[in-house]
Amino acid sequence: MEISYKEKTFFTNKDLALSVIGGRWKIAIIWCLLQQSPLRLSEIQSYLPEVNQRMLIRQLRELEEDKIVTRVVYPVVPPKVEYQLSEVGLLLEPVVTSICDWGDHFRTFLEENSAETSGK
Amino acid sequence: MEISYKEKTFFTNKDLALSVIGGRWKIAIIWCLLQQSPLRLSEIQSYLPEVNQRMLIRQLRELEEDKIVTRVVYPVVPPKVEYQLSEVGLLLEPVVTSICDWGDHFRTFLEENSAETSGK
DNA sequence: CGGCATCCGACAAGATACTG
DNA sequence: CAGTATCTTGTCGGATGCCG
Repeated sequence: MEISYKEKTFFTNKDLALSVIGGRWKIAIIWCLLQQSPLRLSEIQSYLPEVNQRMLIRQLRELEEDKIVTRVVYPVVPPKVEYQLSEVGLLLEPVVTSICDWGDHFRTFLEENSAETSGK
Repeated sequence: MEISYKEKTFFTNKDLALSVIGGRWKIAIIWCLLQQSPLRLSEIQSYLPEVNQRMLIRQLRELEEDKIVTRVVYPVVPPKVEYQLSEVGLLLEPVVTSICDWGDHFRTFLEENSAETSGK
């Protein structure tokens, strides 16, 4: 069994943060919910077609347990469930933004590199 | 065989970024190299005792391939190898910082929550 | 529609022993 | 010290079927 952060008081901030958002698809999910909110499961799926449903649900559950994401179930037929970021979850916006910004830098870096290589 | 980002031109910035720094221990490694640079393998290990050596080496290799980290080998006995962040790698500082900052927020959030729970 | 359960193959990760 | 080889364990992902 895994030891949750609740038992680990000696975590550094980065360890604590990574234990929560370090999951394979979590940043991507949070990114979606920053783009648009609330979102239904099927909508998240269309944002992230590369993630299979089982994984998506798992990661959503974990985010929900950690109170990053809130899940609202409407008792209707057919079922309707909406996901959105909690208050702490919304505070992740700078994280996602900085990652996207860096992605931009990195893309530029790659292009410069390939230009050098092809221009020899 | 895995398709590298080099063949994928349709990536969004976030996908590109995550494909590079999304590895399980990569943020942690980059964090180390931001604390102190250069670092030897054994030093990184002491920073990150929870990561086993094989994984550490793998992730370092991947970061090296993506030109995030540079690896310098000194031809001496006993062997000496130093790792440090490249220029693009150093640009990841805001990412790591924002993650740590959020970790701080989240810790506060947890403490407030447990205070509520225990104080009922 | 949202979600869980199951089976199954592929591969990532962990522990440990070993080499130059 | 840095890194490899090997074996075991665990996680991921697809497919499929079932339920409210």
